[in-house]
Amino acid sequence: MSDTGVKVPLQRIDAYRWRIPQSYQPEMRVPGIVYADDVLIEQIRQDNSLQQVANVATLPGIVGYSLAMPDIHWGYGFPVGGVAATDVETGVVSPGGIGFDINCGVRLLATGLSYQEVKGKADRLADELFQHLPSGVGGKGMRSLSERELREVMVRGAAWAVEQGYGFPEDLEVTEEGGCLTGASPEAVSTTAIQRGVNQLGSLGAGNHFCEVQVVDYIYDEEAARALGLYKDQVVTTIHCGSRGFGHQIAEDYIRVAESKQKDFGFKLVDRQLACLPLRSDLGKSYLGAMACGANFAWANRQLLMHGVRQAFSRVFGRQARPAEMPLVYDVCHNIAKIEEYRINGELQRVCVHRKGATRAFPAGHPAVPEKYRAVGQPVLIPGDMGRYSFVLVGAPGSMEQSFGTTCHGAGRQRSRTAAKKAISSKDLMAQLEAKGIAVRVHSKGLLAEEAPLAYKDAEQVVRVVHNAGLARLVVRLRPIIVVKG
DNA sequence: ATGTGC
Repeated sequence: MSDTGVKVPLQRIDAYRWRIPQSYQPEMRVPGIVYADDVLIEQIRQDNSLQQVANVATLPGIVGYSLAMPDIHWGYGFPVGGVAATDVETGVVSPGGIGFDINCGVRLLATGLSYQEVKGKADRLADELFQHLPSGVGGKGMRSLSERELREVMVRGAAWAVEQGYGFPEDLEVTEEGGCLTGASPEAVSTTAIQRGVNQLGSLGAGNHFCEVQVVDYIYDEEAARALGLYKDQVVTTIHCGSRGFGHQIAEDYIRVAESKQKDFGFKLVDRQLACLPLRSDLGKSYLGAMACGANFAWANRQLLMHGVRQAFSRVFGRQARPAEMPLVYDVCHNIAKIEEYRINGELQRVCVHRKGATRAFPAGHPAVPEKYRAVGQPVLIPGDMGRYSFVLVGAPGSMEQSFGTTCHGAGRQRSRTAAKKAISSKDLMAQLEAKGIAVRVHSKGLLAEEAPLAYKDAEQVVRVVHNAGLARLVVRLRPIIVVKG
């Protein structure tokens, strides 16, 4: 990761908040706010992500602040872990502010099994999972689609998958947006994207995407854990995946067209990667329609993958793990833009919230929180790294007051892929994980080291910041026992 | 993240 040597000024607000003053760059329309403690802020200073927070603050129509969560790191235009809200009338949408993996997200599946029951069969379960979940770069998915079927997926998302027999209608009630963003327009999606998408539904991909079997290791909040159906020593499964090559192609197509139109729109941005489209322009509307197609593909994708997980558990545990007894706890997306309403300076304002590596965290009582969780808040799923911990939180009222209903999304990368590979070999990492009692199955062994725990910040430190800042509340900690990767 | 470069 490069360091320009330019020091972005930071003013401490309190133990968990830092301000980048608007005076730093004349083009900034709002200040920046960074959520971090003393240790994390030093790690964040190591790359260019603070400069990117300042750059995002120059976007036309940006409202309030350019925000950064404690897991931020350098990304395309926006930092990963960045949040920006733009006015729907005067503002823009920046495709790079959603990211290449449209609706990359996380779902958590409960089981009725305890660690004691799974322990002796972990290797067999790992084999079954690896077999049921197609993975790898460019890999084909569980289901090939005709173009007509892909169109249904683009418009209907996870509901299409449920109708096809992958999972249950109840799954949709605990999926963000019900597993379908409205306003999808397949005509705004290129034929190249469609060609890439038809073979990829129900596939894990590679990189930081994974399926992990985990144990509920520590309970921070008994009442909230009970409401989410989670208890100590329970075995659960996390799926982290997105829209594969399909969403990637949509992002690439619109980033390219946005870059070519900046002059026409009269924009002179400080970074060409921030290329953006007025929300009221035809191109802006086309991007949002295409982005919704990518998002819906990702929800259908995670729905198929979850079906594969339920099948794998059933194969190993029989009647002890019937699919209907493995309820979906929740599904969040952490790379997306949404039109939402917030009270800003006393007035209700409709804004386009860009969440790039950032998770929605609506508090108790919010109408978008499923009824069964309404009293505790929206579940927030935070995968850590494969060797340490992941976390479940619930949204807290502070998110509505401070961060456009948003919190962090993960541990956050601390070392580049190249630096990680230099620091440890895949073989040594595999041995380390096995020694910790974690069964690992990986499609491309060479890529494993890029995702080593040492490549990531400490997720526990990240979630402590958002907990203490009042954006979300800690509920449980999860410890990995099986890792399946692309 | 990614048919891992254009």
